[in-house]
Amino acid sequence: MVNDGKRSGRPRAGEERLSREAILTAALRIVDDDGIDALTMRRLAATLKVNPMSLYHHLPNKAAVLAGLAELVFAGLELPDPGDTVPWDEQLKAAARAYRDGLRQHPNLALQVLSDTSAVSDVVVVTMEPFYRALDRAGLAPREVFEAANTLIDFIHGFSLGEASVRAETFELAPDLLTRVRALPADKAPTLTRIVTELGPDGLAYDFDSGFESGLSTLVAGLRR
Amino acid sequence: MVNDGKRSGRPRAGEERLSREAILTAALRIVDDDGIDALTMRRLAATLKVNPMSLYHHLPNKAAVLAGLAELVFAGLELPDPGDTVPWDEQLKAAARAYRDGLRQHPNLALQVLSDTSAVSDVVVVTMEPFYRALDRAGLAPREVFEAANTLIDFIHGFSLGEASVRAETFELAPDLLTRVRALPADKAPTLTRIVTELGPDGLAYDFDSGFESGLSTLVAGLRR
DNA sequence: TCCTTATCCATACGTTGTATGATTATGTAC
DNA sequence: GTACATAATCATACAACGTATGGATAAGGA
Repeated sequence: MVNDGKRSGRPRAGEERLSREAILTAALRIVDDDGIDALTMRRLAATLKVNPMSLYHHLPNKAAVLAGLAELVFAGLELPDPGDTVPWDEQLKAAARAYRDGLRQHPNLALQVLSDTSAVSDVVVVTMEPFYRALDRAGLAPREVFEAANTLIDFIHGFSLGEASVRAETFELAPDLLTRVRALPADKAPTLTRIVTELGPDGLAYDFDSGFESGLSTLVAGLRR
Repeated sequence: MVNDGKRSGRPRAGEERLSREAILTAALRIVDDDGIDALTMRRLAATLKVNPMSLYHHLPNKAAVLAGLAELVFAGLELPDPGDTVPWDEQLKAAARAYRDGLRQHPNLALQVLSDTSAVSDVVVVTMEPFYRALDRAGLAPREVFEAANTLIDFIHGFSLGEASVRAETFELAPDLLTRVRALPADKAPTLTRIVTELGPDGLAYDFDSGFESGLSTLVAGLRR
């Protein structure tokens, strides 16, 4: 109704304030800075100095914003292929490390990214190429390549999920686990109790990097059979 | 103010309509039936024929309801331990299968369960005992047992996440992937393109069960080194 | 008996996603 | 140029959500 100084209506050519990319970029910053719950259409509009309803001309709804963010993360992945000069297992590990690193850049988005199946877009498909190449060089049959790639990616997803979740919480997993195990009735989980106790607080101080390497080595060893 | 026929105030002894368990059970049913987004405090109260605010006497907020659901799922896990009469690798696989099966019972909750780190409760710890026992029997050092268990669990989590996500969507992954790959510029992902094409629609018809077994075998083979 | 506490209900508030429709500019067709 | 469909913005409004506050009633220990 009232137009109190602000220009309303369609902006002049070249003066558009919004675009799908601009919106998604702003959304990504909000999520990175303040978490996924902080992302509301109103706040998003506010940071873009725009009316909330304007967003809906570029994205159909909030779900599309989230899906767009997942897409953005995948698009930002850089999976440098060391090429065929290194052994296939090193090539495979390099791809896996790069994939994990990419997911780790936006921990607040991990959940969204990993559960958004519509993120099975071209970007994702291309992302998987280095895995396929390395596994192919390993001499696996097509079917084996397919399954091995899936297994590897599932592991990375599960690992990243844990990494993102724990990181979001207080960083107290190890001592917490130890305390909890000690409080258990002795016979509920004897082996676990013994092993955790033997490891002690220091041994339990879980280092994500070495945990990832360990899992990776196990998988590659299994593929090498 | 007005009490139109309904009894208000504290119910007589033994006539309480609510309890933490009753609420969580009702919540689980809603989530199983209609998905996690269908779970609102108001709907939950309605199915229990209770005022929404009554729930807050038994659970502090909605987050606690969700955490309680995660707990419920873990508590419902049955990890039958075949015992030490079978080889350690069969024992390990049995535990893994049972864990996956448990997570699969409530696919709409998978995301919540897997990302809820506060679900690291006694229940979860006890859940892991069979993994530890089998790995211990394999002759691994404590540190190795710890890392191997984590790796295995990460794989199961990633796998379950994928399984739950895809199942929630239309079940069109394989043809979709094929279509998408075919539409790619030929040189974007040559190996992937070749392998997917060789496999064809039938080869790609991904069977979750065999995919899981394949990953499991690879991991166990890797541990056996 | 009195008092605290537990369990319920009613009302209300702020926030959210978004439906509807107005306003203004763009780009195309005549 | 004059229409007209389309696109980009803003203003208003609504239903649904989580939950704060407070009142009613009964339970259970002092």
